[in-house]
Amino acid sequence: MTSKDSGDDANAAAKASSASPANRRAAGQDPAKREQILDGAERVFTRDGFDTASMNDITREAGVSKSTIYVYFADKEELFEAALARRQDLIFNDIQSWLATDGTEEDVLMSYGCSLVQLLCSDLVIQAHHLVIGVISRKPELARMIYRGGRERGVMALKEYLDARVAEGVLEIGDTHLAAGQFIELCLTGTFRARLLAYHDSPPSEEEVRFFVGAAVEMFLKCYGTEDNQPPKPD
Amino acid sequence: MTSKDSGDDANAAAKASSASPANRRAAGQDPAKREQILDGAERVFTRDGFDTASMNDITREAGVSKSTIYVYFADKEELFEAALARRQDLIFNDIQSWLATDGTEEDVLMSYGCSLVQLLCSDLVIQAHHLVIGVISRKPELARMIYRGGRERGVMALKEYLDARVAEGVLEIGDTHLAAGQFIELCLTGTFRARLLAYHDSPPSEEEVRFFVGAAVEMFLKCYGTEDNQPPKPD
DNA sequence: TCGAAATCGAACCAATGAGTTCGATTGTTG
DNA sequence: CAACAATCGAACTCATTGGTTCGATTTCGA
Repeated sequence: MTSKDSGDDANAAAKASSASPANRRAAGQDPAKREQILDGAERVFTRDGFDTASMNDITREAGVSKSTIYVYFADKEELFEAALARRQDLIFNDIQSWLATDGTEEDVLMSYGCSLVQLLCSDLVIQAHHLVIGVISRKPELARMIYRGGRERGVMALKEYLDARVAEGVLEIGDTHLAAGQFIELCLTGTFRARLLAYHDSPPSEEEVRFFVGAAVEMFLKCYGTEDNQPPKPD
Repeated sequence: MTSKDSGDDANAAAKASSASPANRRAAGQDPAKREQILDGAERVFTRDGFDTASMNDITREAGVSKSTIYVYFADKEELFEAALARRQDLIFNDIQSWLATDGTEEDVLMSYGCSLVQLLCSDLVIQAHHLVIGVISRKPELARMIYRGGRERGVMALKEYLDARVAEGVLEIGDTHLAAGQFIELCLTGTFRARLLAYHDSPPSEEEVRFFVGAAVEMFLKCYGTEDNQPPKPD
């Protein structure tokens, strides 16, 4: 056993799942228990990575007996992927809602970009990246999933916005899908990589984000804008 | 305690005498054998990652007996770090030499940026990233080392170039160190992340690189250039 | 209150893998 | 050739871990 583990029996509280509206009976899967298991698994996995994480630790951390875990999940891999999928949902679900549609193009892009960078540099997302990269040789599709999962949604929403602006004539873009992708990548300049490689151990500050996203917006409008929204020329 | 560099007369004599001829006698470390071990280790580690890699595999792959490996390296971790360090040297050693100093600023930045992106998206570098991220929770300093190792050198060389241009008056930059970092990050837009997450399984094409670096250069000169090297104004 | 289903928990199993031991082998030096 | 050091290689130790088993215990509907 790894003595490092703090004897956190405090998790036993989680057992009191009676709080949930009494579901009649469940066969092998009661959603509350499932969540409980995933909670523990997520904690251990994000702390240790897939290979180093031990099922016994997860057992302890989740406050669920080992046998029960194996009723809910076939093996370690399945548990891992389930935990990861859940986190991915949590992360990427409401991206599109961030794209306000009123305000100048500059404002809209700015606020969208900032939110995006904030999210992608969060602990939640960085940990997920570490996890999938940790098993990338065995399961490259997980990494790809993370890459696309976020991108698709973000790009799609932005693309629609851009399409509308193009129709209005305030932007001139050949391939709006491509342009959306470019913008997002551009926003991540200067923050994401440092975060991913543990060079920064906390998410970027509001100002940093604004600085880099601002640069991205400027470049973007310079490439795709018409005369109106060219450089607003602050000073 | 394994016999390190103790004050053993006989050993010391044998060791010291191996100067000019290719291979005389070696105590616990003969550089050729060491390389051989590192070769095998590197292959196995990059294929399987640190945790999954087995010392027996490395033994086989290197064509060296296990006991010998443990004469050269104390344990798996030491072997891992040695292999990684060697690769890092190999990778980042001649970056500064890439910065040609003749040609317009646009040309110089362009060629430098392209080389940089080409390198950072190469298998060699991507694999190294995967390796260090795979153990990032246990050894964050390795990841940081990779991040800085490349950056420092690249940034430093570029900074010097920028300083010179600023002195000449063709660029206006407050903090040249910062600007150099910005440029490099900017160049990686659109390629590096896709590569790191196995979304692209081969390095970007010449054209792709040129496209993204071109955008970076344009933005950079727009921010820091004087009137002369502003937009080349195609028409 | 009864009984079936779900869960617990602790022992158990098989496999793997890091690191060690030690006698056999090889190659160099004198 | 003889002495010797480095290496080989295969067996071995020991700890860990994924996964299983099974009887004891809890839960909850009827």
